[in-house]
Amino acid sequence: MARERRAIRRIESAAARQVTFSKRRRGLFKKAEELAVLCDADVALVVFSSTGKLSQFASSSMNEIIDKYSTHSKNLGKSDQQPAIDLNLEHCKYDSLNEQLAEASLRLRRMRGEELDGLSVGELQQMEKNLETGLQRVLCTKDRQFMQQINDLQQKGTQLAEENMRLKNQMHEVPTASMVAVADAYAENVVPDDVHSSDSVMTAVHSASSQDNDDGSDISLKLALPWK
Amino acid sequence: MARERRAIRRIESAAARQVTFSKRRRGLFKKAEELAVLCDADVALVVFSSTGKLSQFASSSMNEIIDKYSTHSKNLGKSDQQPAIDLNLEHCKYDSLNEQLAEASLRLRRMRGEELDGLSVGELQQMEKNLETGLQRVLCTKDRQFMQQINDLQQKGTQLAEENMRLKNQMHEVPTASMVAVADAYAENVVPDDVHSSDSVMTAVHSASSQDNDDGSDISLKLALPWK
DNA sequence: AGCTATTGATAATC
DNA sequence: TGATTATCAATAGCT
Repeated sequence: MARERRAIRRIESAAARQVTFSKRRRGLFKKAEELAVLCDADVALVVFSSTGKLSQFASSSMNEIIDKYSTHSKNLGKSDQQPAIDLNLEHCKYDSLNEQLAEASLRLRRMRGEELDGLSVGELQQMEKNLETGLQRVLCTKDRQFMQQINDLQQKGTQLAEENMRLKNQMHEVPTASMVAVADAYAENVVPDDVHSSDSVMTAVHSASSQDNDDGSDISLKLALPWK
Repeated sequence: MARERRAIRRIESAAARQVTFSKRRRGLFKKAEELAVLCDADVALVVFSSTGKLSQFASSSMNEIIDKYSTHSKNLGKSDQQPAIDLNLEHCKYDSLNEQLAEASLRLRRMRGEELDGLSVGELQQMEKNLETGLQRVLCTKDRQFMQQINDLQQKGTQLAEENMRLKNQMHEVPTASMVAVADAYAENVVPDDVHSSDSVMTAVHSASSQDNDDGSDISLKLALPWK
């Protein structure tokens, strides 16, 4: 429904995903409300974004609809769920958060290679895939950052070199006898100042690449590849 | 979106309402699923028709999403239920848990290579190190599992071969005339059974190594090393 | 239920 | 985030 059809697959770019999420969420909520009004239906819609943010719509009361839903689904399944939820609601919510946190924490530790022992070969291969993808993306992002820094510094260097040249030319164009003393003073004060500026550029370059003391040489090698 | 715009008001004709309900409900569910897939969102949708019939969609588990909804809406919702002090304490706990959860979630997403843009080069290098460590450990664990599986299967194979041999010997040692018929019957039933067993072992070995179609040969190579 | 003329939603772009 | 626009998708009214 746009310039080009988008395949219904997870959008990889986080930014694009966020934009699409905002637009489509609005559209979905609108349609939900229209269905409720046009057809006199009771509609409840709960959406958690990938960042965990909650949005909701309910044609009447959310709790009422959830109750009604629980009643209906109870007929098909467990018969002792609703009372437990009602009575221990606080406890359940707290437990739920704790569980989610424990789960996330476990996943993080496993991503760092800890507590892998209980996992099946299939789960390990999934993790391997995720880790490789993550690593690739981290490397790409780092490359971009390095390139950006280097570009910035090169630009700055070029600008300073041009300014340097301009100043030298100015000095040559004003070689009047009466100005020689002034020019000398200028040279003694300003030119060293300029040298100092370009010196600080070099320092910046050095500090940028020295941020990775331990494995800098290896990184440089990887960075060099995409430039060829 | 049709021959003529329909005002968003309750459709009086029950028949027309039913038709529109069917069409729009399908559209709404489709959009809900698309949002969930495209944007990696958790979506729950509950619809009761005006006749009371229930339809539902959930990107993961309906109960899970409802739990999550209850937890979230509780934090932002009712503020006048409990004594102030108690509530504040609860609120603090929840806030703290929520923060921890958000932090863990963000780290996990970054480990998968998302939302890296704000990170410094130093942070990216730390992540790279963590990811490489995690990946190495996952690979080691996977290797161990493969070796374990293969050892188990080899042992089983050896045991079966030994049993096979023993059974053959037993047959040779009891060649009594009166037992020939029995031995023949035994051979017809048991030995083919044994052949079938060792066959299934081979199948198991094959399926174990075929679980990693893409890089199986590489893994086998790594697995071979520690055995020398 | 199936078929179009329309309107609505939205992907890409700025 | 919001606005614009070229397209594609959903659907209202019929059959």
